[in-house]
Amino acid sequence: MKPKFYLTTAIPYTSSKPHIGNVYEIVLTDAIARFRRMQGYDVFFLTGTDEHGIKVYQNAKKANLSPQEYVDKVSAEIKAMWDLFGATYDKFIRTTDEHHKKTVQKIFTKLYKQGDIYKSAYEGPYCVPCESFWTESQLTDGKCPDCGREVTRASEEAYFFRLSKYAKDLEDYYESNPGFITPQSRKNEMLNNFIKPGLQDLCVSRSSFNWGVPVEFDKNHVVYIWIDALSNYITAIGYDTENPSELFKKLWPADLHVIGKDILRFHTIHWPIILLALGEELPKKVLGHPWLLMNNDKMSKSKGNLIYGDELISLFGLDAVRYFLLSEMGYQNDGNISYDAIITRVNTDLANVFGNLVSRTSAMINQYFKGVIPKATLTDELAEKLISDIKDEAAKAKNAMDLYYFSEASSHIIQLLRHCNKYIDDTTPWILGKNLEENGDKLKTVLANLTEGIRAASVLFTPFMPETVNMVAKCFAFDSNSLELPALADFSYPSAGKTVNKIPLLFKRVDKAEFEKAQAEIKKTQINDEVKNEITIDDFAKIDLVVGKVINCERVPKSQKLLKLIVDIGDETRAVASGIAKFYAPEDLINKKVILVKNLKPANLFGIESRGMILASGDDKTGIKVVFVDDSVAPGTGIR
RNA sequence: CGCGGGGUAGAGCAGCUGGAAGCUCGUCGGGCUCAUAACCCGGAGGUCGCAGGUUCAAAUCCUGCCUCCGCAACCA
Repeated sequence: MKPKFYLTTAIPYTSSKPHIGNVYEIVLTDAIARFRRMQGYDVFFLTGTDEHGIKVYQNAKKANLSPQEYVDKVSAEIKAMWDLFGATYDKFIRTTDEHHKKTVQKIFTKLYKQGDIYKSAYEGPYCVPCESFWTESQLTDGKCPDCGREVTRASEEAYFFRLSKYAKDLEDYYESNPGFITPQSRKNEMLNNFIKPGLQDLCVSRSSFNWGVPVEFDKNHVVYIWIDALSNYITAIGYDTENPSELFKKLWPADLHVIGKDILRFHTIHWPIILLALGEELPKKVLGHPWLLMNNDKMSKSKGNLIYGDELISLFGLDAVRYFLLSEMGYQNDGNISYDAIITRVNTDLANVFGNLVSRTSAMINQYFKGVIPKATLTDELAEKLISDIKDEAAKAKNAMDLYYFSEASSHIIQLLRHCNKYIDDTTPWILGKNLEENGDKLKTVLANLTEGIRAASVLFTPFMPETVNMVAKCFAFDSNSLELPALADFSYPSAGKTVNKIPLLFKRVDKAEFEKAQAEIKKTQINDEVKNEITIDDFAKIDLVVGKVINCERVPKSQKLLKLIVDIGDETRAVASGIAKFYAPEDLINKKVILVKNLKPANLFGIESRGMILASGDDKTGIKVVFVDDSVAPGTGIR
């Protein structure tokens, strides 16, 4: 019987469309799943969406949808994105699935009954208008970080999980399973920062909102994210507190949880403890991957630097994007994504090295042997060197993939292909081809060996670029057996005697200048589209814009970005915080006239009640420019 | 003394269980013409953030410092 391999991704939160950083995780996990299948494992690959919580509730309200309608929509979007990227998951779980909800209730009840969960009160600063609890550290200047108003002490009934009870067991598990946390360096962080100082009991229920799984025996509460979301890994495969399914018995414990490094803590502390309390085995490995950054900046909506996966696919093609993600991301440091980086990767590795080798090899087989793939009949030093180089790189690539180091693996595969390109130069087939009678066998050997090099690369590229491998396989008539791992770099010439098929350009070189031009065009039309999305004059009239004179301006202490401006708007003066300290010195602004949004809801920033907003243009990268008004206009004048 | 991760060739990174500084891009020069203006070869380019220490030997281990980034806690 095949050994099983159960792996999972984190389940993204259904608050908005997934960006390329989310997509990286599914592609990485998919590549691992494909590789394990090649190794002969019976793989089960789980992914899905996390759909409860207050943010979903609020977003749904904003969108004028019921929470269920909202998560249906977003979850479908995420699933569509996964499909677009060719993810070969076996199940897509949603935390709104009936079985999941029911099982979460049972888990909660079981933990309660055995005394691991107890009822107590959550006490802390509370903002009445916002209906939110905050932690002391979240408060800004002792006030609500959301609305800036005074908070009161309040307490709320809540259920807590006694984590400390299992701390010792967890530590023991770390000790006896050194590979549990990857990267290893994080183990000490968990141990020293959280476990050794003593684990605090975890609040596992909420009563301030109700979009969640109700606590079975106390309907005022819903199960909070930890138990709800983390449990997906077992509920998805049929876990039950009394009668777990056959599938569960077969698959659990998970062999690998792939997650982002930011949630490593929940997966290496909270999740194992939940499992310990349930009396289940612990997952074998948690892989915390680094982040994909955009120009060294974390991707986020507010920064406006999101790159979406579907956009990239339409620009570069699916396999190119998959290859980029897997090859560019190391396992230690955060990776960077930029159009420039993608173009360079695609052009050099895929077009110049791989695509071009396929193209020239198939062209020569056509030209010299009427398309019949030859067999190697001779050997010489060059051939032996090529074969040993290919075997060497192939073995290294395979080992790297076994450890989930896809970036390292990709560089070995490219190296393998470079050896092939060099072999062509060394053997000069175009010279051999001039005298086929004399050198026919030599030339056959050269082309047969090149075909084998391409086959080895194809086997190794399967987890990266399944579509491309298919195309290459069709071209060189590789059958499925010859693309399996045991046939890797075995130089058995399985395609000998078969005919090469025409192959379209595998990867087109992207011209940087042209690409940038096209991008600029797209941006232009997008801006036009936005303009077309028109509003009425009444909508505009809701925004109260007035001219203000900056009468004082200073840096906000301890803040890196904020300036505090005192602005005269005729009938009153206002304090306004503005995130432009990197671009303006206070004296640059004093006595200048600016445009202020007068009726903007006040916000509290670093203890300043900011009442209004100064209009400015640009972003962090290009520099932010404040919109100044002609000095002849009096403060308080409205903008029309 | 908040937590964490970095600082290695112009750019991006690997090496960091100590043993003659490496990869890709770019750049300069040469070769080739089967191929996607591609491919192949060679050159230039580095006080491995700084200062100490351990050692026969340090990018690698230890100590201190400087500096950058993320989060906490700054989108108005």
